[in-house]
This record gives sequence, structure tokens and C-alpha cells, in this order.
Amino acid sequence: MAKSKEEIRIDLIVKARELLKNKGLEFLTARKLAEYSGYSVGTIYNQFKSMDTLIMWENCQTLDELYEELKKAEQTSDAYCNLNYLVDRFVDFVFDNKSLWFALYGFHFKTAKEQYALFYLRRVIKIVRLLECNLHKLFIGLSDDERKVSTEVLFITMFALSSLLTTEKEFVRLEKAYVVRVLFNTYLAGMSCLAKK
Amino acid sequence: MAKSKEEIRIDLIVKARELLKNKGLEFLTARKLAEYSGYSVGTIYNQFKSMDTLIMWENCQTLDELYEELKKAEQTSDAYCNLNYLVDRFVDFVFDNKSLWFALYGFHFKTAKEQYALFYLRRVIKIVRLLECNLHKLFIGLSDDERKVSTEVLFITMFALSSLLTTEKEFVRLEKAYVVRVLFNTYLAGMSCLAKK
DNA sequence: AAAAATACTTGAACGGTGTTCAAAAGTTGT
DNA sequence: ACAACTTTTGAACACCGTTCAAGTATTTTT
Repeated sequence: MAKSKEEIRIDLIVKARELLKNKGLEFLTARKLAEYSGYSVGTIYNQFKSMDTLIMWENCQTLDELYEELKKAEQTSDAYCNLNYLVDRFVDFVFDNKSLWFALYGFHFKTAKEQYALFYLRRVIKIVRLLECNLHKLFIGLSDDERKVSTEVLFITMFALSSLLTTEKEFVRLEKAYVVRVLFNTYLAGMSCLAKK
Repeated sequence: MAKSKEEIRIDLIVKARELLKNKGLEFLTARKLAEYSGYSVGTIYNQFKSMDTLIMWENCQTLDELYEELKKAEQTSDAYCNLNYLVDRFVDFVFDNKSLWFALYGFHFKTAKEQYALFYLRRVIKIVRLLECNLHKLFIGLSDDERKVSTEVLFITMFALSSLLTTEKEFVRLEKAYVVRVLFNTYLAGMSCLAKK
């Protein structure tokens, strides 16, 4: 009995993830995945419209894993404490999964960019909401709109910053996880300062 | 009379920059540059050890241009005003030169990463210093170390954020230049808050 | 059970990439 | 004019994503 379409797809996604994790994005090519997974190049293209699509699914999975990781954090009554814990988990996730993270921000689609990007956006929004409820508790003086903006800016900034810091480009001489924490603490202090006004 | 080595090198850098600006990074390939510049592929490799090297020089030039652009900003006695002006110029530069900026953060060296990255670091430090002197005036309560850390974190964050925002990946639904300004203002408010303690 | 129809898998082939290097062309010194 | 040296050249190599005619396997029909 041959494998079903769905089984093959799962095989490929799993094997692709292994390559990505262990060898990095530059090893996740059609031919290398074909050899590593035991399927042919054609079968990969039968399952995924393009390598872009496959890598997009890997990246979606990474965002899902990050979400699950952050959701695990138990919510105490101390919102500030919760936020700090979330940030720590976030930083740990990024620096423990550099290959996955690199694929997420460092891979650029060849085609259908806007379309693919929507898959990411939906997942990012889910994660933003985890921050949002804690920020809400912390700055009750903020309007709905202010809260939304602040949270999105904070998360996207942490996202961008940790992406740049996992790069080979050493634009900064400070310890990297520390940089993210400084950013977070200063931003939060700024929020409380602006909220009081 | 044939062209000197130096003239050829300048020709290639200029033509490469035209391709980068007008067509984008994906058009800056050895063959396309050869055709566009009128030199052969071999000559490009005679001048630059690799395409990585050429693109690195383009990126260095971009950082130099950014530095010159920011230096033009006249320094008034109002440090806060100066900083805002610098940020505006920075944001304008990034969004007016998306192709150049993409090459800077979106291109990943194949080899000798650490070595190349040093060329960037030196230029980034120069730019950080432009911010630093204004931040110094604004937060005289800060120690040398605190000031240095804050400035580096602020700049690298703005760098990372604007890089992510010029991407095709729409991780956020807000107006992009606005996001950078919110980040900057909140961070600055946070600094003043922490400095007072 | 055999035959026909359908579906899936395959890998050689196409046009692209960065990079190399023997040979051709150009320059210089005598 | 010739030899010695330098620079330029582009075909060739190994890779990349992608396609698609042909081969293999499964399902349906008879």
C-alpha cells in the first residue's frame, strides 16, 4: 500500500523542518530535501506549488510554536510580571531556534508576496493579543486605540530587533538578549510615562 | 588608452548602484551587471573577490550616505528637537531608498560573514555618535555607560524596525513611518523616566 | 480477471545563479 | 620587432527553482 497524499505532505514538512533546524535555510533546497526525504523533486512540487510555499508553511509552524510557547506562561495577577515572563520566553525561543527564526524573517518570497504574508499576519495578531491583555491591565488609562497601537508597535519592534540580532551582521557590541530586554523595559517605562499624562 | 584598474572599479560600483536602485537586489547579478556595465563577468571578479564583496561595498556606501544625510541636520540648542529631526531624516532616507535598504539588511553573505560585518559596524558606530551627543544633553543624569547602551539600543532598534517594515511581510497594519515614530517617542519617554530615578 | 482509464511519481532538461581559469588580447620594456 | 608581463574574456562547472513528458501504480469498467 502506497502512502496517501496527506502522509507524503506530512513526511515532507517534517523532513524539511529537520533540514531547516539542523542545517539551516540554505540547505532547504528542492534537491537536498528530495534526497533527504527519499521522495523526488517532482513529488515536492506535486505537494507544494513552489519552494516558497513549503517554506511559508514552515514559518507558519514556527509562529504557531512560538504562540504555544508563550501561551504556556501562566497568568498571575501581576501584569508587569507576566509581561516580563513573556518577553523572556520570547527571547529564549528566538535565540534557541535561530535557524527557524532566520527562515521567518530572512527568507523573501519570489512571488505572491502579499498573499503569503497574510498567513503570517493572522498568526502574529494572535501573539500580539497575548501581550495586549497584560498591557491593558497595566495601563488602564489608555484608550482602546492607544493600547492597540502600543502593543503592536512593541511586539513588532521586539520581532524586528531579535531578527536583526540573530543575523550574522554585528551591528552592535552589546549582549543580544540584553538589548531586547533594555528595549522592552525602556518602552514599557515610556508607556507608563505617557499614560499618566 | 585603456581604463585604469581604479576607473573600472568605480564604473562597476556606479553601474551596480544604478541596477540596485532602479531594479532591486535580485537584478544585481554578475551576468546582468556585466551586460549593463559593458564589462565581462571575469572583470567583475578581477575587481571584487565575490559578488558578496561588491554588495558589501554598496551597503557601506548606503551607510555613508545615511551618515551624510543625518549630519546635514543642523544642531540647535534643543536636543529633543534635534533628535526628532534626525529620526525624521532617518525614516525618510529608509523609505525613499527601499532598494538600497533592502540590500543592507536583506542580503546575507555566503562567506566571511564576520569579516564583512566589521565594515558595517564601523559605519554604524559613526551614526550612533550623531544620536549620542543629543541624547547626552537630554539626559545629563545618565552615566557614560547608560548613555552608550541606551543610544545603541535605540538606534539598532530603529534600524531593525525600519528594515522589517520595508519588507514585503505585512506583520503590522499601522502606517509604517508612524510605527517608527511611536517607537522613538515612547523609548525616549522611557529613558527620561528611568533617568530621573 | 483482464482491460481501460485515471492518478501519481519521476528525473532529465531549461534557464537562471556564483565562480573559476585557460586562452586571447592588450601593454610594457628592450 | 619581439619577448615578457598584465589584464580581460567567456565557456564551463556545480548549484538553484521549476516544468513536464514518460513511466509506474492504482482504480474503475467490463
